[in-house]
Amino acid sequence: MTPVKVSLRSGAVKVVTDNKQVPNHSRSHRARPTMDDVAAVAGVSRGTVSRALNGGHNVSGPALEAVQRAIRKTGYVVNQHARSLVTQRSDSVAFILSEPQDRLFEDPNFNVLLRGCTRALADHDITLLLTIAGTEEDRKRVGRYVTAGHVDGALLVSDHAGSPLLRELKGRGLPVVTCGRPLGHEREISYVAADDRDGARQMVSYLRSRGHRTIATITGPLDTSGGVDRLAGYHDVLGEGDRRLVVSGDYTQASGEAAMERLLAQAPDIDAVFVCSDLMAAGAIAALRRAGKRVPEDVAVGGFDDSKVALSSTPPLTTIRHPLGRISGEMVRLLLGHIAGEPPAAVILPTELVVRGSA
Amino acid sequence: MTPVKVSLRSGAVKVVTDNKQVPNHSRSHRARPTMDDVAAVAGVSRGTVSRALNGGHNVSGPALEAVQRAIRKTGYVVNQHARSLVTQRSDSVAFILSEPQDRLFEDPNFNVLLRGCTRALADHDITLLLTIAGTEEDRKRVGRYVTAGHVDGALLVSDHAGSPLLRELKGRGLPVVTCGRPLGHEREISYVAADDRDGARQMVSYLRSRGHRTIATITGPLDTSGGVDRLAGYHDVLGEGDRRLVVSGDYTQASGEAAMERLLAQAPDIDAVFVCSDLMAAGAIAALRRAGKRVPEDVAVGGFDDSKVALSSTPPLTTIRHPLGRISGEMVRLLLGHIAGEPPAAVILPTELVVRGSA
DNA sequence: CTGAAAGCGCTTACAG
DNA sequence: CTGAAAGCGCTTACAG
Repeated sequence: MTPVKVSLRSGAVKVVTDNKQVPNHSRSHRARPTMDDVAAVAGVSRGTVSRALNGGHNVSGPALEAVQRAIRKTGYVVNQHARSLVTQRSDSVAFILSEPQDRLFEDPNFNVLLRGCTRALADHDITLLLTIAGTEEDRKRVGRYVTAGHVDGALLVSDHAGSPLLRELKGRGLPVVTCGRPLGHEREISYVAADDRDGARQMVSYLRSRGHRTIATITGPLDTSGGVDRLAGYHDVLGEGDRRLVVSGDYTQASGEAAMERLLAQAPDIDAVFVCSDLMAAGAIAALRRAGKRVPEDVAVGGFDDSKVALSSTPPLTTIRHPLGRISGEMVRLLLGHIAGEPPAAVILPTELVVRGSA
Repeated sequence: MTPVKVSLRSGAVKVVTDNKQVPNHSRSHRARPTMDDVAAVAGVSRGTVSRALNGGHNVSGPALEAVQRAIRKTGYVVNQHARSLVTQRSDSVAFILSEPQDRLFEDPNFNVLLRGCTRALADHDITLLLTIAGTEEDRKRVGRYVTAGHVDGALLVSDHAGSPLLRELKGRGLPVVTCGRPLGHEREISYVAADDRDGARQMVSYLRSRGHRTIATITGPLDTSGGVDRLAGYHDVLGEGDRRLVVSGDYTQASGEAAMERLLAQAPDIDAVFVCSDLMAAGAIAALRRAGKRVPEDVAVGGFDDSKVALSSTPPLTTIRHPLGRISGEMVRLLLGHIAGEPPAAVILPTELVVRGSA
């Protein structure tokens, strides 16, 4: 480690230690040790260090130990870019939220899904990158980013039909799994979804069984599978002579409130409403209350999601539970399989009626 | 494009097209075109393609056009790993939330901050990676990730004193900017903070000016700068003979509720309380209401943040506004400067009293 | 303005 | 079990 002065052709002087140039600190980063540094300290070749790092196969006990000591001593951390360049893998996947950012924070489903995916990926030592693509411009940036090799695959949440993002990812050959049916791409893209249609059937059947006759529905956006499938379930149950009252919201509380007001104006005699998310149901209840209606005595309200809001709402919501934990687990499983070369698949998970006070 | 068979020494036969190996599709990805493909199509060298991509300096008009055409034709996207390996830059920064994930979704401050940073970075074509490091294990993983060269710097939000994460990032020489004073590291780490102490002073002075005598406070966690600085402001204003009533929360609504209950048990004659976040203030109001106290008639409540909750609360909160938009802008500015080699700096932004109904 | 060449820091057959 | 060498896909002095 004796510093040695070496004069360069230009006349400048650099200080050299052990035949290696002293790192310059101009970029304010301390120069990072490389695998060669580790190899030198450990007294083995770079290849052995690499093997020690990647599972330790074909490395003798003493060599392994020497490498580990050298890593500790030098503070070595692998350079992911170099590794990825040769492995063609980045060991990270994108969680793409194709929604305005506010939705992320308002909708409790995303929270649960995000946590579930992070955890499932962590088991495989894969990092999750959260990307929010609310605007068209964001979606372009995200498209460029994920196709530049930054990630091995993408979990796409809440994409709307016709969005160019899905098409682009697919076109680039990036493994993708969507949450919810990818409308119009069901055959080429893997997805995991709750059985929305059946859940809706369960709820509307339940409302009828309680004697309600004029059952309205507040749907989600009709360019998402949750929107269309739950609406389909509603129609499945209603008969020939039944009045159909349909208004759409966008899953936010405010939209539920507005939708309920419109329904009330359309048909003041409504005695039940199936609302396609708990958050919108909370909004609907607020609107009903303002209109002087009691819940559930005058109007029964059924929600969807069985999220936190269902419990904190007054009265607590009768709702449909979908297994978000399992959904995230299956999404990760499918994506990793896809990355490993397996063909696409769809997973549909059952939903369940939860009866509480609102209906 | 005529395929040519070439026999190799080993006796195996590879099919070669135009002297380039045919990509194999085993990984289920379509093989990505490289810069060499673009160069071949454009009829220029790889260096010229690279220059065309990076600002277009020293590239003739016709060459530039040829390259652009070739890029469109081949669908070329740069391989970030290869680029980063030579530039030593990744053009992305981490937004590290050192909090349990739930906080992200409950606290509206994070939302605003995240959006502000994303936007400010987008102007520089830098991607923001959201990383949530709630548990010790997460923090380790994140530490490894960001120091593996994945990002050029980190925005650290809500780190608690003594957390090893900050130390590790700093030790690795990674440029870091924290939101709020990094307790114990003020001199080495750049940070942006609201003037919490002065904000607290403004609020407590206001409460006194309204004639309140027994003023309690509900603080944030005392291992964060927001926690200690706002408490210091409270003490600054109170005089020798004043009673000091201090209980700590963790910024969640539930903790505010519990803290208020404890205060009420301690001193039933409280006539004002300065709560160090709007969310906790909403909790405090719920507790007061349950105890039969009117707000602000019996007990005046002052919040902090001027977040959404301040408006949706009943009554709307008198609170302290801090300029989150400017905070995120300054954080990004400082971080980019740091990455470019500038020394650390601290930015303190003024706060402002907003009077509404709760006090 | 342009091309040939070196090199960024790794992994992985290959030969021993 | 181990080392030497090729190569992943770029950028950037360097010489022309």
